[in-house]
Amino acid sequence: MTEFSFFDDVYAVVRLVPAGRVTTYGAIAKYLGSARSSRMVGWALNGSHSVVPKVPAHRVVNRNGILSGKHHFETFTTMCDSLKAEGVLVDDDVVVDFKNILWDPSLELTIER
DNA sequence: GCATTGACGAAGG
DNA sequence: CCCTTCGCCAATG
Repeated sequence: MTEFSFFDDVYAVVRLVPAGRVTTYGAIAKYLGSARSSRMVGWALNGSHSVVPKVPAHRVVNRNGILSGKHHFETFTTMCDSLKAEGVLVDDDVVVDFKNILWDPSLELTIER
């Protein structure tokens, strides 16, 4: 049986991120119930290479909107190129209007009162 | 088995 | 406002 854990939750949430939007490690962590486990999110994405379906990790940036994980992709431009391909403007490894395109699961998936 | 690191974030000084 | 420290959990050395 596939052992579901924090990592699997991260993958699931990231796959829910619509194209043209980005999310943050903290947002995912917070959505999972551990706002301070943002490091685990990054760690989980570190293993996303062997996960199927492929996880759009390029839509996950740090809370500054910086492509902090670009170094973990095939090339240093894979992340920004993927984002640009989805309509996300990236300038100097920083997402433009990051706050505007931020897709927070805790907000977008918030249980409507 | 303990110490350090890791694609982070918030809080404290 | 900038820098430092803690927290969080897992993996690696």
